[in-house]
This record gives sequence, C-alpha cells and structure tokens, in this order.
Amino acid sequence: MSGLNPQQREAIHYLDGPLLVLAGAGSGKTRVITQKIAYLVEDCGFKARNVAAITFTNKAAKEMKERIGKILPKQHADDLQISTFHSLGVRILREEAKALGYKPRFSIFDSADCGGIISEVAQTVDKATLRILQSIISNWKNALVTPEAARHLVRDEHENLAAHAYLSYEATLKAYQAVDFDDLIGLPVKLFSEHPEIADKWQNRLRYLLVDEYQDTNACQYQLLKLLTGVRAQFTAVGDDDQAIYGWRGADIDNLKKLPAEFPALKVIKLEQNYRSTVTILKAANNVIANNEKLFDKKLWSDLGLGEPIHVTACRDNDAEAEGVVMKLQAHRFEHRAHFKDYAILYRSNHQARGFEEYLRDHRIPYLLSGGKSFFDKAEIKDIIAYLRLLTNEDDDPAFIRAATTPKRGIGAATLQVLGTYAGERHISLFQAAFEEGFAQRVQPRQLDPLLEFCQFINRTQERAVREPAHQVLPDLLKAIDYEAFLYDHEEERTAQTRWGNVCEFANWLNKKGELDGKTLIDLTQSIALINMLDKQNDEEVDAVQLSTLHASKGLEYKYVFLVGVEEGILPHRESTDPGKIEEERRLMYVGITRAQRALFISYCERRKQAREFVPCEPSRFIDEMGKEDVRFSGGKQDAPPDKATGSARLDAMKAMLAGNKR
DNA sequence: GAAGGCCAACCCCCC
DNA sequence: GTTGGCCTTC
Repeated sequence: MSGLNPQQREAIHYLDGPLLVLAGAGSGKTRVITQKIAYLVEDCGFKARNVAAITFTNKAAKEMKERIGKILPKQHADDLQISTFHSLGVRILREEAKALGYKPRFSIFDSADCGGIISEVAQTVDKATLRILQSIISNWKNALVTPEAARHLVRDEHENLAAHAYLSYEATLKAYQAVDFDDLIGLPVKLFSEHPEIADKWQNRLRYLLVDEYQDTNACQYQLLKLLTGVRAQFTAVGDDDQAIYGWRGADIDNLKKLPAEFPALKVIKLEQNYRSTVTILKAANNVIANNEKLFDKKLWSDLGLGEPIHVTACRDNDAEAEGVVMKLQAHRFEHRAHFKDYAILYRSNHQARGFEEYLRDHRIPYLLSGGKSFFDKAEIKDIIAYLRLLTNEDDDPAFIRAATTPKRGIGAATLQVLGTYAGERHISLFQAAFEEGFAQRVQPRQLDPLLEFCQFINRTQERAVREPAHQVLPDLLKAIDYEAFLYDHEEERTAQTRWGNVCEFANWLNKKGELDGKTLIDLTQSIALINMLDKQNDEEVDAVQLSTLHASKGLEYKYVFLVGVEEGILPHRESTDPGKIEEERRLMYVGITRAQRALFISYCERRKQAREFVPCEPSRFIDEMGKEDVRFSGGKQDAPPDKATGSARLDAMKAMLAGNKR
C-alpha cells in the first residue's frame, strides 16, 4: 500500500457501497483495481472466486491477472474471475444455455458470419447498405431494443430495412444455435431478467464486482452490471469520461452520468494526479480536451517536470512520413540509449500501419502489431475454425458451408443451394438435410456422393473430438483434409508457406492446450471466438517497437510516442467531423497524446496516396488545439506552425512560380 | 456444375 | 494487400 496517494488509498478501502472512481489518464487506476482486489481477498474475507473484475480487452484481463499474481498467492489469484464482459457472458451462457433454449455447445458468430445472415434475410446485395444495417441492428441490440420495439423506432429507409431484417436475423441465429457478440451480453441480461433465481445464483457467486474502462460500457452492459450486483450494489466502477472512444460500438457516456442518479448512495472519488507524462505532454492533452464540453470537472496535473517539447512534423507524403518516423526513431533511440520497446507508433486506422511496417522491416527494426486484423481473421485460420465449429455444433450452417467447400472436394454452389432450399423447407440444418432421402432425390449422384462422404467424415471426427484431447485429433484432421497441399496448390510458394505456418502455429497452440489441460477440440472452440492475436504479447521481453491503433492503445503507455497521420479526414476521421461526432475524435487524440511518458512526436502528410493517386491533406485541427507554446514545428517549407495562412501563402507562392515559368 | 484465374474496388475503430 | 465479383475452362 506504500506509494499511494490519499485518493487512491480511499478508493481501495471504500467498501460501504457503490463507488465510482473518476481516474484521469495515467492516474494509476490499474494499480487501484489490483490493490483493491488484494485488499478484498486478504483483509476483508472475500473468497477469491467471489471477486470479479471486468476489463475492456482480453489483453488487459491477462495483464491484470499477471499483476495480481505478484501480490496474491497463486491459488487465490487463479480463483479470481477476471475477464471481459463478453468472456463472462460466454461463461454464463454455457452454464445456463438450457434456460434460453440453447444447447451448451452453441456457436459464436463473428461479424462476417452475421453479415452473411443479414445479407440473406434482407436480400440486399449492396455492401455499403449491409454494413449500415448490421450496425443499426447491433446498436439496437446494445440498447436492449427488441425486434418488435425496433419497428416503432424506424426513422429512415435504412432503419426500416434493418427492422425488417432484425426478426429473421434473430430467428436464423437461433436456428443455427449461434449467438453474435452482442448476444453474449444481451442473452445473460434476458436470462437474469426472466429467471430471478438464476440471477440470484450468480449474484451470490460474484459478490464484489470491479469494472474497468466504465466510460465505454453500453446500455446492455450496464444492465448486466446492475443485474449482477443486485440490491447489494457492491461494486467499483473506474472510468474517465475524456477517454470514451467506443461510442460507435454503442458505448454510452450517459452510463457514467446516470450512475449517481441510479445509485444515490454512490461515492465518487477523483484521481487527478498523473504519474505518467511530462507537464508539456499533459498540457497539450488538456488544451485539446478543453474544447470538449465537460461532464465531470477534473484537473489532471503532473509533477514530472517540463520535459521535451512536442514535435510536429509536416511530411511530403505518407511514404516520406514512414521514412521520417523510422529515421527519427533510430536516431532518437541511439541518442537516448533507449530500447525499441520504449517506442510506439500510433495511428487512427489499421491500413496506415502498412507503410510503417515496410520501412521497419527494411531497417531490420523489430516491431509488434497490435490490434488490426486479428490472427483469427486470417482466411486459413477461419477455414480450420469452420471445421472446429461444425464439429462442435452441427447446426452451424455457415461453418458447414465453409468447411464443405474448403478445400474443394466437388461440392459446389448449385448443390449447396438445393441443400439449403431443402433444409429450409424441413426446418433442419444443412448437415442433417444431407442425410435425408428427400434431398438425395433432388440431386445427381455426382453431387450427392462427395457431400455424403464429407458428412460422414465429420461424423467420424466428431466422435473422436468429444472424447479425445485436442492433440490426438487435430493432426489427423489436418491430414485428412490435406490442407497443406490445398494451400500450395492455390497460392504462391511464399504465401502458402506463411499461411501453412499460421495454421501450424494455431494447431500447436490448440495441441498444447490438449496436452496440458486435457481439453478437447470441442472445449476449446468457443473460447477461440473471443481471443485476439493468440495473446502472444506475454513475451514482454521482446524488444520491439509497438504499432497500434489509437483504440487498441487505450490503457497502455510508452516512453516515446509517434502519433502519425494527424490530418483532417483521418484524425478526425472524415465521417466524424460533424458536431455530434467530433468530440469522440478529440478524445481519441487525447488518448493518443496521453500514452506518451517522456516525448511525443506528431506528424502529418501534405498529400497521401489513396488508391492510385495522391490526394492533398491538411493538418488536423487538433494540432492547433494543442497550443503553440511547447510545440516545435518542422518540415514543410519553413519551420512554422501549419495554420491556414501559411498553407495558402505557400500555395500562392507556388502558383506565382508556375506563372513565372510559363512566361 | 465445379473450379481456377483475373481484375477492380475498397478501406475507421473492436469484443 | 486483400477480397469479391465475373468470366473461362474442364
């Protein structure tokens, strides 16, 4: 408990009722949570298995477990329930599936699977509309709006389409014995509301609840929190309204506002001392966020000294930016005798990473990519997972289709269409339909034979998959489908190599779980849907530059931060410049700035290659908002602040030059 | 009817 | 760089 300030200490010891900790960036909130868990278990008589902590990502959960592992004895640390809302939802649903009409071996669909269903039930082919419909439905689900209620909320044509698709979408998921990510929260809420006795059971099991990143919970998660804590309301919520950056996912900052109203006994503690960043960095962050309307009054301060000024660099284009950042990083690292892992390159969206990766590779600089396309989103991994999903849940039609057609085995679209129609008429799954006489009559033997062979193979494998541990079944499965040969037949040598490498990495990971814990493939399948990036991040020892989206960087800190592509249209994103959305973009900038401990390098491009051509770019308004006092500008024509005046002056000069040349 | 090849468009953020 | 649509070949 040493080295804690009075507010932190108070937050740890306060147990008289619900507690909200408003924790500014870098104010030691993780420390408060971990210490509080230790306090609950060691000094207050809570059993470890009755204490639950909810984190925002699996990675954060893992880190928290590690940190607590250093404070508490191992048997206690292992008993703690530390997970994301979604993982907790899976645990609840698996145990209580029956009460909801699901089998315990339900499938979890990712957004691609769900998009497929929506495009079927909405009969829309347009991809842009599909995305909109998907997000409307997801938002409804996160706001606890039922399909029936949605019909009355319709305000425009898109919502009308979505409302019509919603009911069939839900029915289809149920028919597949599948749930989407939103259901992982929504179904437990439904369950607890309709079955008070089950809610009671879980309230007794989870006697103290700690919720991290509370500002990014949505209405549904808030409801789950309330149902889990019940009348006892024994919880600590930790959050920072200035770091709410998941509004697009349905997170509602009102959850923070209404907490004092809904829990009159709520105690509020503010953590305002920042232990992370220099005064210069903090000042820039405060200047930016001051442009937002504030919810809670708090003043973040630091006594870590002024430190280096913030550098803002204009770059000719995105190539020059990547090169410049990597050069600067090299030089800085040499000058400060720093490690690669002290550096992070942060950007608004994933595709920006590509250029930086290239230059890092060329210069033999090790890097780790977090966020972005998950390992589990790669085609080859999804192929294998399709088999696992089908083995787990034979009603999972999308998995059936993917597995049946990959690798190619003579089952094509036409056959599947007939199968689908037949299954639809009979209200059974594709897998079941394949065995029925009625279906056999509708296709030729040439179509039926490979299909039956495939289904029988699945049946045989399934019998083994329920009994034998993963490592005894998986290698045979991969061999039987001859996936390696499939890759080498269809891809270039080198891509086939990396893809097969990915499959092996995945397989080894599953095999190890089979050997170590005796888990079957069936056991492992459901947890896969929620895991990001194989959680390889545990090798804290690897000395590598971190590349990350701003969203994925929340909660993390780095000595030196390069914030790149700080341009209008990117940060803020071009779709989010209206008054309703700009504040969240600003918070994103705020999150980016406050990741830095000692130095912050910001860059933007004057033009950027998009598709095939260059498009001109302007520096982000957020650069202006930081103020100019402790900011050093470089690049461009002269070392001057990149305001509109100089920008257009430069343009005028260029025009004059061109005119002169003509003469 | 199945499978392979080629070209064009598309890109925000995540459990 | 990848994905999905479209066309050709077997």
